[in-house]
Amino acid sequence: MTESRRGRPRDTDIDERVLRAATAMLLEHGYAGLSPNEVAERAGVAKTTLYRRWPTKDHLAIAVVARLQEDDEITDTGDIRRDLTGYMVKIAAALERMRSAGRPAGDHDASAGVVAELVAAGARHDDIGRLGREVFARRNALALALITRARERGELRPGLDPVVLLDQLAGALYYRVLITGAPVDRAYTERLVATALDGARN
Amino acid sequence: MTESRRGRPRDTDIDERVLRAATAMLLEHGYAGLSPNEVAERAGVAKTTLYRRWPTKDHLAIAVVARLQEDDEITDTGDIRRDLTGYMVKIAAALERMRSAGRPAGDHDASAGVVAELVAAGARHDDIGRLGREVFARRNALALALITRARERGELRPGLDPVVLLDQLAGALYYRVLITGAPVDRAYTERLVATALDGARN
Amino acid sequence: MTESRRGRPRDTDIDERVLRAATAMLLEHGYAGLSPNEVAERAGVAKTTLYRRWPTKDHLAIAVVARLQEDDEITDTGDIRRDLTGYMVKIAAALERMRSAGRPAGDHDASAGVVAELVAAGARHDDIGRLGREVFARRNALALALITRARERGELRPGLDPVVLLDQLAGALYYRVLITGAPVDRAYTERLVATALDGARN
Amino acid sequence: MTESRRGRPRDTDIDERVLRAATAMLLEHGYAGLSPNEVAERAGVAKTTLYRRWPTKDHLAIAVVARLQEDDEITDTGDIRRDLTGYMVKIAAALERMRSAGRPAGDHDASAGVVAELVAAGARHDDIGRLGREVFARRNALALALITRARERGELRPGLDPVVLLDQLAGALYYRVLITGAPVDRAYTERLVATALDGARN
DNA sequence: GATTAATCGAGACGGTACGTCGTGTCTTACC
DNA sequence: GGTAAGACACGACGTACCGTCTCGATTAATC
Repeated sequence: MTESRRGRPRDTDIDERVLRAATAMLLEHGYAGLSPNEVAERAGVAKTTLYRRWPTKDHLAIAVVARLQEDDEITDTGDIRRDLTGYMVKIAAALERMRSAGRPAGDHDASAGVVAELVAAGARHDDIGRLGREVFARRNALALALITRARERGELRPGLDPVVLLDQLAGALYYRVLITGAPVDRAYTERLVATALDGARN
Repeated sequence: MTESRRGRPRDTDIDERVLRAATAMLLEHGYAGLSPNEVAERAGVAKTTLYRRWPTKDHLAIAVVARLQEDDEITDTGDIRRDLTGYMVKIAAALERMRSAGRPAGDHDASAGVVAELVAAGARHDDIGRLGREVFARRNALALALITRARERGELRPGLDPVVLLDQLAGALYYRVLITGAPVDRAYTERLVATALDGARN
Repeated sequence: MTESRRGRPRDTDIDERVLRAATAMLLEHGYAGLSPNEVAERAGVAKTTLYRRWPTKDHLAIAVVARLQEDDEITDTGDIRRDLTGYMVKIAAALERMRSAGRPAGDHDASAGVVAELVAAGARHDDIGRLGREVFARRNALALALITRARERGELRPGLDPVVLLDQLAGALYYRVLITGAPVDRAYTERLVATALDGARN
Repeated sequence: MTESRRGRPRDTDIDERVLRAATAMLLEHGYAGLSPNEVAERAGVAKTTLYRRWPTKDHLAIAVVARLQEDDEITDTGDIRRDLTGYMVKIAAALERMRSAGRPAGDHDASAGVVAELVAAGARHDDIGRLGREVFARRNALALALITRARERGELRPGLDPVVLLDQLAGALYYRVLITGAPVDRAYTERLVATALDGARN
């Protein structure tokens, strides 16, 4: 099955070095400050090598953030409010991390460059868009299952559409970060979940 | 009060011509297809003149969409659900308009490039970010007032936070367009408002 | 004869102010540093006014240097060597003055920008070229007459072509300043005249 | 000795194509008509590539004329007058070639734009100035050696300064082309050399 | 062990959009 | 009609950035 490769095998260490350098640049200097040229130089790698793995700056950027979010998980304690709050807090934290990228410390009350650029990247390249949507779909599937289970055990009203609920919750966070620039701290997140669940309860 | 200007006054017709050309290019060919150079040429205007008013391609793009949304208004019929639905439909329509920008007809089930690029522009330039947030703040202020009035006349429960409600509604739309790529048609919009108001009723 | 002008007469003080400012800029920052825009501002004059008198930056520059050389005169003492030396020294001095324009002090061993730019200006605009050649022709006419008189009174050999002699002398100075960058100090000038006259004597 | 280069080597053919295109434009349309942009296009080369080799339009122009003069050589027949005349004729021819650049045919009795612009370029950029002076120094070294040899074998008087003689000859040509606009045809050149040697003979 | 195929390093090359710079003209109001 | 102020036109220039291509040198698998 695994086609036997010929020729020199890829140096697996390179991925690590490149992504580390790219992550640093992206978080420190924002999307515009992420230069494949410079990433290659800092990682001690040829541009050819870099582009063989990530055919585009956009792809590289996506790879960076994908790796950053790998560890996000969803827990199911049986208390829907608590579980959703936990999930939202993780999302909010991730957003906050990128919101301040490329900005002087403390200047994160503005809006979020990197996230927007990544979304734009998804629009520029079909594969990135697909990949991004898949990532979110996979992550959200867990949350949707969570909601569905809560509904089935009677915590939520029967007619509730889990997708709409999730849109409301996650959407509010993204909306604040991307559009209005309002904070998405823990207090807000809890109030948000509480409000949404008020009408969702059975 | 009206400071008497000296020197040749700005030709107000130029704004019109430039923005018209820019709007066409932005909606037809997307953000990458918006070229200040070509806009100037099509508008019959010197590049210098264009850059005097919009110092950056980003500024020009923002001016375009700002003008596109000028006419969006909010009506207050006394029926909060109807009014909010109307508002959301308008937002959804605007998003849909930009989502398909620069894409072959029918290919709008992908995600939204222009919107994301504009958000990114807001992150690249402080003044654009401020301006964008002001526009949204002004527009949302009307919606917030609407919600507040509905709450005062007893349509909504007393403890409801209008901001959170609005975040949930508008956020869901942006979230679907920008992140998940799900449709934001009328049916969804109505379901969204209904769901959100379920828990908000008195 | 003098056509009776109508309207507001030109402010003669303006010529003075503008040329003074232009001279300063030209000598301090070289030809590229002479900006009509800035000259107008420094002279407290509108650009319109400036361009009404000097239709081009080139014309303005020429006017500046023409004024600088107004006082160059030729003396006829009866000693052809002495007179020619005097003339050449004046030319050399003028060249040295412009050679150092726009350069840090002491850095005049390079070549001469302003002179070259003025020559180029003469090539760009026919009128400037004509005017320049006339100025040189007028000045040289005096020198040629000087040589002719010396030849007639037997100081120089009969077959000598005054034009060729003058070309050799003035040419050598310009050649050094413009092309080779060699110095044109008094010692060189004297040696030059002596050498040229060696073969010109009767 | 030959340092082993790494990376993709420069395409030597590009210099050829670019310089050929630039030469054509410079000689046909003068200095203002030499557009790096268009040169790149005509040579089928990216602007980046062009600017990597000639960082400025001035540098490109200098490279063009430097190549034009590469083939100028000096012959030593033992007859100093003949040799110097030959050299001067070559210089005059080169000057005449550039004098008519960018002007309608027959309109070359004006003055010389390109030469002046090149001199100006030498003043704008130190490296160009140095390079230009080196080129002239190298070429003149041969002529100076010629003169020295003639002096040593008794054709010229012992006290003659070769540099001064060369200044007189070459200077006269440049002076006429750049300043007075007088012709530098063969007849004049011969008369010039004859006159200068009159006083230089032993 | 020789060959082969793919990777890596280095840097030139292509393409193109962007914004700047500089001159000179034009349009106001004012004198 | 001259003057002040500043917008406007025109166009060249150079830069920045991304991504491709071309070398030579390496490395591992295969014959």
